[in-house]
Amino acid sequence: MEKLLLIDGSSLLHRAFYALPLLSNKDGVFTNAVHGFMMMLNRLLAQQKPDYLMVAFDKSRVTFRNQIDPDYKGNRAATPIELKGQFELVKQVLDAAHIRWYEEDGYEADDILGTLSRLGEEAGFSVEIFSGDRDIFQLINDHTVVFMTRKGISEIERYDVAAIQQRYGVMPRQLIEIKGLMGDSSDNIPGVPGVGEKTAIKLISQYGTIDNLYAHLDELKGKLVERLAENRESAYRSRELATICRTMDVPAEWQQYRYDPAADHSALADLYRKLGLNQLLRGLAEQPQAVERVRHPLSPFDDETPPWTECQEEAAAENSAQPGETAAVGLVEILELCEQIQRSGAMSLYVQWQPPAISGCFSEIGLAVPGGSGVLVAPECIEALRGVLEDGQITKQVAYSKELRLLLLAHDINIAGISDDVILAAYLLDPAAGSYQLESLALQYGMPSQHTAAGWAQLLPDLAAAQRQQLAEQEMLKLYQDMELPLAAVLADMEKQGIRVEGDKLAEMSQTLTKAMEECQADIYAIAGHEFNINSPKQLGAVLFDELGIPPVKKTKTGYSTDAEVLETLAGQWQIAARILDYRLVAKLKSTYTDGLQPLINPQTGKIHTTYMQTVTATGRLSSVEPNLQNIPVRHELGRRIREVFVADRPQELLLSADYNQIELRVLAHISGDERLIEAFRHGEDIHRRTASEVLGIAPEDVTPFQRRQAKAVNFGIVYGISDYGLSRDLGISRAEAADYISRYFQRYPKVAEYQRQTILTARSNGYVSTLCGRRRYLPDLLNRNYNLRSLAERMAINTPIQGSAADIIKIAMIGIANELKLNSWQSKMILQVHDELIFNVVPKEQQDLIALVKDKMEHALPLSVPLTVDVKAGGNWYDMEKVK
DNA sequence: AACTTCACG
DNA sequence: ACGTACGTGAAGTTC
Repeated sequence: MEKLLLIDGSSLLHRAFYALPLLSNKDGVFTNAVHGFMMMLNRLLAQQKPDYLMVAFDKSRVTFRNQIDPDYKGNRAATPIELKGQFELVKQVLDAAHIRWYEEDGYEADDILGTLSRLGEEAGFSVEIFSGDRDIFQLINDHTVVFMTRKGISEIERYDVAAIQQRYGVMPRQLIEIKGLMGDSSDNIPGVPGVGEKTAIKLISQYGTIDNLYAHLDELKGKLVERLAENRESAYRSRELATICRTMDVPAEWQQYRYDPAADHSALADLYRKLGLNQLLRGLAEQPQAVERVRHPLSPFDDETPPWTECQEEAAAENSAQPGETAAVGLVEILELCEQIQRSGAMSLYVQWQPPAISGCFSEIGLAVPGGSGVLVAPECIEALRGVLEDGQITKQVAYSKELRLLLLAHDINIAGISDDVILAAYLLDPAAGSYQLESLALQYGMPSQHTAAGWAQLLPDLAAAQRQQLAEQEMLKLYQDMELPLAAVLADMEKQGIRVEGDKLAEMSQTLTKAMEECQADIYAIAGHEFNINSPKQLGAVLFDELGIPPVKKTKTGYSTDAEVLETLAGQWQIAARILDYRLVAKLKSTYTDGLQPLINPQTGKIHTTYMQTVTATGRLSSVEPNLQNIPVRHELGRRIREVFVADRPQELLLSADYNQIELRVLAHISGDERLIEAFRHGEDIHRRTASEVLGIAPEDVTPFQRRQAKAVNFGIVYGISDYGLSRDLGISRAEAADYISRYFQRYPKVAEYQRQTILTARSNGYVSTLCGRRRYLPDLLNRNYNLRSLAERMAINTPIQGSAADIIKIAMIGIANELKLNSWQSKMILQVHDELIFNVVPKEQQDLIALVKDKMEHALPLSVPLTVDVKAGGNWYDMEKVK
């Protein structure tokens, strides 16, 4: 098949201009953008070897879109003069290189590409588009792919239908529907106010189009409906603005666009020489050019990993360009397959879904019987699999088990018997890796990458076996089978349960905060003498330190620091600093919480369903996203009020919170074995008071609140891998005083000092540290010659066993509690985890039993040399909680 | 995408 | 002579 390569000259020249330093040749002509553009183009040409080639440019600022909306791209800054000239230059270069380019009044480069790609598809070409602008993604289909610059211009990523689906959860052509809803501030496309990317994607993946969304508006609830209804016209107009025109009158004279790598380049060489583009000139001499690889957005490869061979690359491109090529099997085959699964007692499955998993939307499900080849089952046949999926005797090897469970729960299928989750296994084997994807795992274990759900399903047993081998060697099998795997199911159930949130109250709070914010704003502007963007640290720094002449306290990489610490030191003397602190507090609460949480209330359930991330932290903790329910304000009263909107599911019911008391210090006492620390906890003492008393050599009852506060900071510091500098900064004392405090601490708690020393030594020789349950974290930087990196690794070595063991403990407790709640069909539910705290929704009649259960499971999760104690509070909402029993 | 700031344990 | 507390996620600005 012949290949047509279309280039968005305007967007790529812009990209190149901003990515490269502004350099001019000896004549003072700016050439950086031309240089970058041609380097990128040459790289892609060498790689893709197109048969036809064409570069499109924007002609004028005014296009047909300005007739639809005069404001379209109205906020675009003027093109810098240094770049303007390079547009002419690059066209000359293209002419000299015998590369055709095209522009037309009233249209953007996108429209030319849209039209030519359509014509190319109709002519039977394989079309490739190279651009730096994501708007072009809407043109992707089975015949057309997009290459996009990444990280400035140093890398090129390939996007096909599958990549778009994976990234956005919709078909490429639906991206215009999404843009219609969310708008685009950089192009001045309004969209629907209050609808961001997340909401837009959710709505479009559910309803397909804006038309269909409006036809089903009655199915949605809350503020969203109002916003959509009020801005219907804007949504349609925005979609029109975002839609690339594919029906221009562009000549499809393919032979004129033919690309000939062997063409005469003497004119081009002359021009390069004249412009001083020596690198490009040298490139012309070196024929043929080296083939470089393209980075697939889903590919695990980074710069250090070996490149794909051309053969693999092409195979991947071939397959992913035609998703769904593997035909789904029919019902008869599924039933046969189920029989085979029953006989063998095992299966593997891989599902491709659209987030959030809780909504139950998936596009493909791949199945395999051990040793057999994978098959594709269509989503509508899922019911036929219920029997085998719910049969706990049939072991299942999967990836992303939490999401799989949620997905199936949405179809009322309760999956059981998951024996392996290759993602969880990969996390345990290297929790600091950052991300875990099947592609990278396959590569890591020397297995072929797959392009279909069926292919992955078939590969999973081999992958799981290899990982099990390693987990066994590293003594982490128990952690895997008895902790992370069961926990995934527990988390799925918690996410599905969700927590009820009063949206109206949240909206009310937003209004109050808006008023408070405006008051602060007015004061700040009055003092400053003019308006400016308080949210911009840069503008704020200019006002405070340049205009008002306030002495700067500290600097950041990019300018003056304006963080809370700085503002607090200034607040005594400068009223504006105090008011900015007020403003910051209120603005934070509004943007992140009262405004930010509202769109995350699920209209169907009226609850917020967070997503727990089980494979993110390097220590073994969980994290929580969309929203993060692990950082709801609590330390300051005003913020704490946000918790009022988190309520029990039904009237009469209560929220119950159970939190570990000083779990990290208790873990430290246990693993260090320090007798004095252990004794303190065994006697149930106030640990910070005790520390102050020990270090200062005074009686516990004589410790002042100030001394206790200092001791508390020291205790925290110990857990983090203290430094005198850090402590001095935190306490506002001199470094010498801090050093003295620390040395006294270590004299009174010698085994703690010994633990820190020994941990670093052992870690240095092992290469890793471990938690109480054997969870590992590799710390190669312990041997780094860079002092900073080495010191950081040493602090991680000290902190990780403590933080990680505490994480192990609460995970054990969660599994124990969840098992009991499920086994005896309790009506009360576990709904949240906040590192050392569990939140439950409790029905009144179960309250006493639940408290007993929770305390027991949490306090006895792991036997330590010190007691673990748990405090329990309960109330109608997350703010009004009182201690119970 | 990087940076700054700030919310939590 | 280094230059510094551990672990996260989200919002906003700037380039």
